[in-house]
Amino acid sequence: MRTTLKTIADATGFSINTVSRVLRNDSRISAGTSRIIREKADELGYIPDAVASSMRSPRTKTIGVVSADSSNPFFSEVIKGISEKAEELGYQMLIGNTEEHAEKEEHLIRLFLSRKVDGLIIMPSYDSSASHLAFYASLPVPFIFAGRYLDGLESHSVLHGDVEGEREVFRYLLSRGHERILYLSGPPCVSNTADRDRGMAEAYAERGLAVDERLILHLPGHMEDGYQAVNSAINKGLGFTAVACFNDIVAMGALKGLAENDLSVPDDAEVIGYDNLMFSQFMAPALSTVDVPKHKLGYTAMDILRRHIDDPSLAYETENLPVRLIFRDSTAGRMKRNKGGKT
Amino acid sequence: MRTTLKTIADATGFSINTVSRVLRNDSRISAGTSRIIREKADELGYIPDAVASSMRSPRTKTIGVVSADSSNPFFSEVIKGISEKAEELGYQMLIGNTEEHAEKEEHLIRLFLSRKVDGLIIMPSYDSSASHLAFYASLPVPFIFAGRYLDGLESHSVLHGDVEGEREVFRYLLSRGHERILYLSGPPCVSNTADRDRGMAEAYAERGLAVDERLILHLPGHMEDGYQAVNSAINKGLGFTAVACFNDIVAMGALKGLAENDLSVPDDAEVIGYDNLMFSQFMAPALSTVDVPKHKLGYTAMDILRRHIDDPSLAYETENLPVRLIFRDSTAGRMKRNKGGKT
DNA sequence: GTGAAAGCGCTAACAG
DNA sequence: CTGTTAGCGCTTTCAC
Repeated sequence: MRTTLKTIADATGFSINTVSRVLRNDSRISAGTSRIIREKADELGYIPDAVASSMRSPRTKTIGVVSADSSNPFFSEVIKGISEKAEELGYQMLIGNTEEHAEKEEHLIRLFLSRKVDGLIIMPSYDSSASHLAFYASLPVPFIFAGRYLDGLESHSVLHGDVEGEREVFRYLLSRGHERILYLSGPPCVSNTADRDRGMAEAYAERGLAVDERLILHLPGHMEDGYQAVNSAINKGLGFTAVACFNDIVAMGALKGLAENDLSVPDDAEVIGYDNLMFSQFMAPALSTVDVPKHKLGYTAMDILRRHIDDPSLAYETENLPVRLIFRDSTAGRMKRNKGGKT
Repeated sequence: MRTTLKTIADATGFSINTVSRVLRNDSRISAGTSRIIREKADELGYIPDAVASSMRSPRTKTIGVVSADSSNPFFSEVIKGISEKAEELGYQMLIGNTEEHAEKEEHLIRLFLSRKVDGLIIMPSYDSSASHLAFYASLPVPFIFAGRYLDGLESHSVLHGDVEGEREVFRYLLSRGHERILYLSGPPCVSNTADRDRGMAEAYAERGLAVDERLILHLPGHMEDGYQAVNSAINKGLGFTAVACFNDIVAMGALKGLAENDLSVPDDAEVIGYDNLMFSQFMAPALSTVDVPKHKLGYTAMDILRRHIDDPSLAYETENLPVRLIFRDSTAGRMKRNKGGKT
């Protein structure tokens, strides 16, 4: 028979209620009573029943996390950030992965709601349809989008300057005089793709250059994608002297493809990734990339979520974390300081 | 006001009980009733309350996962395996990380028990003390150790031939004639270290060679460890011509250290990792390593756990998944087939 | 095939 | 400071 509050109450002669109060550190309990009850609870190996508890109280102290692609360490880092803050705050996490399948998103959230989570952190697919928006609008708990957004719900997001990041990448590449930059962009089902594409376009526009659409590919964002894209670009004779990648994983694939075609990096082609994974510095050559504050993204999202859980009337506000370009061996130059130079 | 079974019952005129039966696909319900109730439930946007449900029924359909080091993609892969099987079976996961701090292990498990998980998958620290063993013996739910074991509870584990794997590594290295092999082993707080050390020792013993303890370092297993160890080994003039690493992450650090000291791999030193992370093939040079079935490990652990949840009287049995050595560019040779050769 | 009643373990509201 | 009472939403008897 499991030890419950009643067991302890019977064993000590106090009421169930008093036992409950002691174990919850409720005020107005005498030190003596408290000691007696705690000792008995220890002795009996009492384990509180959080299920029963959250049945009565409005809080479950559990959040739901809907992550995207579990094979990408980017998300592990974000989740680690969430997890650290959650632990600080005494929350536990239910985790699910969509693997970028949009239809799993609502399903997972429903499952989490059914588990009565106090709030949600989501890395949503970029579906700004009315029904999807309505779905979110109807959620009975606070929710934060981490690293992504939905049109119309922008304020729910913690972002990491995607426009700015990709703009810097292309500013650098264009400043180096590249005329044919292969751009291995991301999948359309993700808001980051839209933002980074915008950043790219802005950099071209700043120099009054037109974008050559044939050099822009939208790929799912896995390793094979980078590899195959580079191969087929070469086979098709689609000349290029630089490759900008949606993430470091794609860049790894690209690097491999380039090497197999005897193209040297950065001499024949400069390559830049995105995310700055721990591993990127160990690639051959060490990958230049955009550093994204992954851990901080998760940590911040949880921090904000907590505030909304504590105060449901709090207004949502977007936060945009800064990113920065990191130069390693897959690029040949450095960014020239743009001293209010040309627009 | 939230929609509950009662709301639907009142709206349709049936009893709460009947509604509950319909929504749980219980038998003995007329098709008509079922349809009416389902429609009403949809219309009202009913979300089942899993908390209340698991209060009455013995199952919560939730498992707890105690992972170790969240910064190592090895564990992400294992968790992905768990997660896939869990989803198939309709289970949800509560996840926590010890970051290899032994004291967090019991704490997390207690938290999970308090949430009434149906079972646990744990990557435990190697603490075979009586009290820790007693702790596990007293758990009221089934538990599986993934990739690790505890002395006295071996049968609870799904393992991946650690002895065999490291033995192969050293068989290869010794067959290449190396006389001074730097062995960057793992932390003592993990059963894999003990097993791999054993595999190493066996390989030496097979050739009647003594192990030089000065060439064996036990490190926590992070990137810096490999980097620093190689550097200090070189600085101390501790000559070596090969490096065997506890995992691919350590190997990455080692590779970096070697490169910075102008030692060429594999010519000046052959390097072998362990785990076969996705990234390892992209390092410079591509890393030779031991392939561990990470995904399968998690998937199998969940599969076994489910069987124990369904039948608590089932006897525990260790499973030992096979590993294999993968040769890439950080080694110079191939394994000679050991055709019943020496020993 | 359906309904009524009881109760899971706990917390909250109200007494005293 | 402590006890009594009620009831969260659901599942599980046990009726009919």
